Amino acid sequence: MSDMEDKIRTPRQERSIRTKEAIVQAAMKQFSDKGFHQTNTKQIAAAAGVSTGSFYSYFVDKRAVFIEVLKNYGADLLARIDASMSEINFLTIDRSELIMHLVDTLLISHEAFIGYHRELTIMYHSDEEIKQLMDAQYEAGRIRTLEYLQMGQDELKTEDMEAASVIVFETVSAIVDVISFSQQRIATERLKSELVHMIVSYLYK
Amino acid sequence: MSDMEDKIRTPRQERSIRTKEAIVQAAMKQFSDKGFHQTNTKQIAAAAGVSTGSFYSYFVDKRAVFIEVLKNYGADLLARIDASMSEINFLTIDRSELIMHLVDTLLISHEAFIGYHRELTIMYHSDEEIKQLMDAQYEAGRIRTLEYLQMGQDELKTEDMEAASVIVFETVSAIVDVISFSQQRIATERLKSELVHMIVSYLYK
Amino acid sequence: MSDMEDKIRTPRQERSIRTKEAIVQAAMKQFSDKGFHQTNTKQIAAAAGVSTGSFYSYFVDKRAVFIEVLKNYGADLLARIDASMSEINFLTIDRSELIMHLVDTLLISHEAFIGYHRELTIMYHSDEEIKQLMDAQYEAGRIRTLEYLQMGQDELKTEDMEAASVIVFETVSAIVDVISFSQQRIATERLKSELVHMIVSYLYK
Amino acid sequence: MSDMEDKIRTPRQERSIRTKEAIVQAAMKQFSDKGFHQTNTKQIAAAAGVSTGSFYSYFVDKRAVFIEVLKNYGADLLARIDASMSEINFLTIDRSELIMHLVDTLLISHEAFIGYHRELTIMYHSDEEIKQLMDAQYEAGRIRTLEYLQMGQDELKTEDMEAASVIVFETVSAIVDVISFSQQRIATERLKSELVHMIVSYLYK
DNA sequence: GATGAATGAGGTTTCATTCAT
DNA sequence: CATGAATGAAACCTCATTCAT
Repeated sequence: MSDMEDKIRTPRQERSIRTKEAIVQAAMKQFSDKGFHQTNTKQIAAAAGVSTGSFYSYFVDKRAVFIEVLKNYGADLLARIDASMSEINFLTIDRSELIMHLVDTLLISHEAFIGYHRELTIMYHSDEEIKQLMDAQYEAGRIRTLEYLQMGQDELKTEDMEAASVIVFETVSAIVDVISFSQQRIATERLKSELVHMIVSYLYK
Repeated sequence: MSDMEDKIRTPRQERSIRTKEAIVQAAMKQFSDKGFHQTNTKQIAAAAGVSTGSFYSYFVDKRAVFIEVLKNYGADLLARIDASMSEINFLTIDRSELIMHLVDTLLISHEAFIGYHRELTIMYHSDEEIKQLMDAQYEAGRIRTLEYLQMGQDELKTEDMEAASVIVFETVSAIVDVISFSQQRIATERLKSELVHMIVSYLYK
Repeated sequence: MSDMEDKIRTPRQERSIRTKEAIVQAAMKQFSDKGFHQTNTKQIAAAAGVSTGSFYSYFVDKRAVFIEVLKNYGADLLARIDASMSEINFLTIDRSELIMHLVDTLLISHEAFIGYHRELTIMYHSDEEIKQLMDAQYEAGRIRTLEYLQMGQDELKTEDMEAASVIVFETVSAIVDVISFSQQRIATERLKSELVHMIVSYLYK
Repeated sequence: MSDMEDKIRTPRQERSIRTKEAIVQAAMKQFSDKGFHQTNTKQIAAAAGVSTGSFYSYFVDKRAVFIEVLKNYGADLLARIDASMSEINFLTIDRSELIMHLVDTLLISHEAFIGYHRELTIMYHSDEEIKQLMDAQYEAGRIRTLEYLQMGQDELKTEDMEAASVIVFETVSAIVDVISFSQQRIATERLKSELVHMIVSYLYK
């Protein structure tokens, strides 16, 4: 870190922090829309209202913003899920409602992250650090999913909880993706309904 | 077609056909590994054992191979599924076995196509022709899925068959993806087993 | 204009303006010497003392510099003619002197533009925008020619003034071309003298 | 010549001669339409109905066809002029008619060569052999022009015959060019008429 | 001989990054 | 510090020419 000190600014002043945040936000949006490789630094800088030169005083390179965005993304996602889930009274909610609530939460979150997720799977394979980060975040999401599932008052059918959490997490993600992307020949409500049925009949006795 | 004649070679000689095939195969592999935008034509050509010049006498541009690969991909996938499914005796097979067979089929197919699918979701949004093609192929896959599900002798629980086929198709695809990609902290068999449980308990009474 | 902003630099700093000017000058020279298609962007950039990258931040593509050069060419030519002609006292000058002065003016102008004119005729046929521009400039040149001819105190012989202005304009241009290009087996003065004779005996009673 | 023997075929058989002729014709047309550098050998070969491979057994390289075309062009042009001029009875024809006839002759010739002439001026500067050839042909054309002019029964005004022949030759060429190219805002007849007036009033007492 | 497939140098253009002002 | 001008390696694509069949 000490040898980066003179190149990369660690923002301490308020303005500096806002600028960095602006860059991250701009990058996030563009990566989501067009993908990492299809977004260029000039565009990010412009969208953030700074010069290319400034961009490089906040981030060593383009990859660095991606990582920053990735961290934000993970933290945000978890926070949203937690916030949404904390609204629930686990004593009174029924199983379908619980699942539906989870699906809705992810769906809302997805709106902000549509497309970004897509890009992630590509980056995953081209950079070891990114891979590590993503694995960690994925794991956090899965664990959280598992915890929520277990909070329902009913017994879960499966004995392989670990595998189950993967299945549920991935399935919900996939369908949320379909709902978010596809121009919906099939109404959202119908897909959500079937999804909830599937998960409920799978998980609970 | 007549005005393309000048630029694009329609393979007539045996050698020519082999070359074109080699390019398509090489492109498929590279697109899968690194994505469309991260693969360059020189690499594709080199991997196919030909010069860049040759590449461009078979395809107008990089996008054109992508489309060719996409067509192959769709046709292959359907063919594999059909071949695999035709091995089944629908009178004697039980429901879990049927689903397991479907999952296995998709899994094997995926081996050839790992990562390619990933790239597709990005291309989907940036090219109208590709979008059309993919929608058509997706629809074909979904319909096929539906047909097979209905072949089981049992009654299906759901009344919204259309939505159900989307859910099942996407779910299986997603989990097959996870299995294929992730360096498997969790054993394939465990994931498959849970997946089958979920689908069976969802679909059948 | 706003959507070009991203790609094309609108020179603001002094340095930037000089660079753009250098590129235009270099392009002009090279196009004149070798023609548009035989000049490559690397050569233009090198001659202007900049990198290829810089070239492309000032012009969308090679065609764009050509158009810029074309506009400069037209404006310069008219300005030179006007400047030169304003030196004349139309009350005292005789007809031969007037024509000679016009020829000299065009001849001097040509020195800067030798060969460029040549290339124009090729571009004329392959690009609608260039065609429009050239037609407009040609017309301006012809009109100006006509005006000057009419300023002589004598009556013009011809009744078809429009056709006459075309003939004179083209003839002078053609001979000026010959004088500028050909390694002069025949002395400039002899050619100029005959040209002036021809035009004077044609135009004036 | 002896070391080329095994590479370039000197056509002896009838078919071979026809093929070579076809290539030259095709090249001529394409060079005229698009210019030398914008025409590629594949197109020429295709238009001539032969393979690229064959093209190269008739001509060492692309430049060689150009030179062949150039020779044909010059010979053809002279032949056309001679043929047309031989129709004239120099004893009875009047001066305007003579000039008009010359203009018409060149105009008809031009129809076949439009655009080719244009390209010539570019090639002129990039190849010494082509330069020599063109200078020779130009000279032949000019001399011929001079000869015809002198055949009129009247005395020519000018004393500098050499310069006069250049002036006339170039002027006629230029106006013929204008007539051939421009979408004629001004009717051909008007331009021709003024041109003839100019030349007659210049040349003859 | 003829064919057309293959080659690869060279041209156009993009963009992450550096650096002068 | 901030700016945006400049860099140049690398991507896409073309075409004159050679060569296997």
